[in-house]
Amino acid sequence: MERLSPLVREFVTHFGEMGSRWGINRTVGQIYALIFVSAEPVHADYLAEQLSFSRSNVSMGLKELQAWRLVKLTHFPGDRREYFEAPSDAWEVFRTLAEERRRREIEPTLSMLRHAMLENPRNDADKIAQEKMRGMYELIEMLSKWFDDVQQMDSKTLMQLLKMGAKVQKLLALAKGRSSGS
Amino acid sequence: MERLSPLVREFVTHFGEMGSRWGINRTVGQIYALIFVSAEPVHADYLAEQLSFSRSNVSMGLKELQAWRLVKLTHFPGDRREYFEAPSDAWEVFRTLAEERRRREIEPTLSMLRHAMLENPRNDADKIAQEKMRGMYELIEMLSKWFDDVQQMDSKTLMQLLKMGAKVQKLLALAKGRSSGS
DNA sequence: CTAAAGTTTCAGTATTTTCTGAAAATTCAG
DNA sequence: CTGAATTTTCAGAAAATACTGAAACTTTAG
Repeated sequence: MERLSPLVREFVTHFGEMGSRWGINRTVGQIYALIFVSAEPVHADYLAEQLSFSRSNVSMGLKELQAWRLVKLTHFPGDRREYFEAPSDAWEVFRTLAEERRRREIEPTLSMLRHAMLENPRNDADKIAQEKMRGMYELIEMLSKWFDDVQQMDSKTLMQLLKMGAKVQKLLALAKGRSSGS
Repeated sequence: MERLSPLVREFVTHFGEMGSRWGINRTVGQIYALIFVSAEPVHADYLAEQLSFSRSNVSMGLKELQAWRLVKLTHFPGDRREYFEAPSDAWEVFRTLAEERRRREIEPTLSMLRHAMLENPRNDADKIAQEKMRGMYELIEMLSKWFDDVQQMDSKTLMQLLKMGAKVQKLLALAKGRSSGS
């Protein structure tokens, strides 16, 4: 079987390293990277061979990637094996990642903070701690809500928004001036 | 020495767990959390005792937190020990975190992708891979630039922007309609 | 139903990461 | 300079995580 080109190999390796900085492990990062750059859906044995991982390791990695909704299963007629592919639209990938992290990390944190804010402070230290938690809660919730909104937008609008960058400030100032009257 | 209240303990524990989902380990997460909620700067022995970590573990954790620029060193007159504190403004923390992750993860990735895009594709598979990498590169760079812009804004403007959420779309449509004529 | 093809599970091993205690280094008051 | 207070380093122990091979399981063609 054809070996990976240096180009692909470097990409895959980098994502392995990056993966291990996030919660995702090296194997999973590499598997994802290889699926991502492949022209066609690939099957598990191909991944195992190209990356020199055991078949079972690949199986587990794929399961994790499916849990993250980063890869999708397909079949080819007359072939019983499962093939995997990843959306090549980087935006879509980004959204999926953001949604999952939100669900897994942000929501539990918000919930913990909400709970903490309801508890009775036992002393001054607790009161101060609670105040800080409130600040954190408010920021996270605000970012979270904002992200909800942004996620509804179509890619085109979003792109515009990003491209504007800081210029949106002027627009904002303008709108404000208008609504509050001069 | 006074033990931590349940309120603080829960917060600290949660950040320990969360830390280990990110690259940061449990110990470091807990140390940070405890510094964050403390009313006053705290010293390493206090952290070691309250969290039941060895003194050396705390020392390493603090070093890492300093590398992340998440905690700051202070001294009290007549006390040789080092005290640590964390900004309580959640926004500031968020920015610091974003900057550091950018430097450590985003920049190297961009650099790898740039390099990959310059390489000579050896076959069709490489061409397709390169195209996908380009898509990823462009997205990351755009987000990155946008973030630069946003980071320049003062908290107040930023807050406004966030609070607007999707409403900014209307503004955008408005501005566009105006600039491109009706 | 059977058996071949393919996938998943899991117990045990290997590897990596975290954590500790002891020793070394640093800082500074006297 | 001396030595007490404090912090840091680091080798190795402990713990956590990742990985494998073998066996179990699932699916489907015939």
